[in-house]
Amino acid sequence: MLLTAIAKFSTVMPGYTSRMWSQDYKPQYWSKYLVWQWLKQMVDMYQIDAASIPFQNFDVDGRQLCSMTCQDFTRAAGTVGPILYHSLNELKWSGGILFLMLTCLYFLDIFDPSCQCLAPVASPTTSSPDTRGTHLWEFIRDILLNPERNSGLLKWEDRTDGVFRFLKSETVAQLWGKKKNNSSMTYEKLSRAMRYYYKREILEHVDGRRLVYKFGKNAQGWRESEK
DNA sequence: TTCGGTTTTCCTGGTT
DNA sequence: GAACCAGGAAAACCGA
Repeated sequence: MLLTAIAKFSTVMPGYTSRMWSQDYKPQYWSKYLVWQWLKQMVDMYQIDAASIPFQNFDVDGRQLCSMTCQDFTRAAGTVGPILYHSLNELKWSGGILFLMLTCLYFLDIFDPSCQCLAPVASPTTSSPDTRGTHLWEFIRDILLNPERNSGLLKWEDRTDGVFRFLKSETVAQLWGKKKNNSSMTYEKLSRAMRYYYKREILEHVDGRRLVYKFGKNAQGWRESEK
């Protein structure tokens, strides 16, 4: 079953597993993206309230993550810090194989292998209640945070201020629709949902610029590491 | 079952 | 005229 999952995963994410089989599966060699994947899995596995974890505190690669002490984890994630710390240590001892297994199963649950564009686009977060759920703004954020996978869908205009622009608005809308099993999604509808975020200060209004949005103070996890 | 949060759908009107 | 923006209203959906 697991081997089947890994095999399928390899077809879905060519190149990805091969890298992992080499050395990337060891926590010390994780990219920032893999660190995020691991965090999401921890949230799922331990049913942690994702809102309680400031994800921006984990904008680090595997080497930096492994150098963090239990105290560092507590500072970064509060009461769940020790859980994360001990879980990471287990992975260090297992050489990360466990993470590879979980990742394969996790991706299989999320991605439709028939989807060519397959955009791990949005490694969806698991913080919200919908199916494998991500909110729209998180979906957008995750595309922006994975530029190697976004195929020019969105672009940072001002990375520091969180200003970004849609390059392929209809394509993003279709991907969002695919994620929500809604084939009739359009940019018109997606943008309406985006505008609702102004009120909640997840997004801020950008004056006079088409297709340009800005993350607001209630949007988390998009900032670059201060390091 | 109800309720609240979120998203979708449709709409009108304005702007670029 | 097309594409986009703004926002009201109502419905749908989902988890608690």
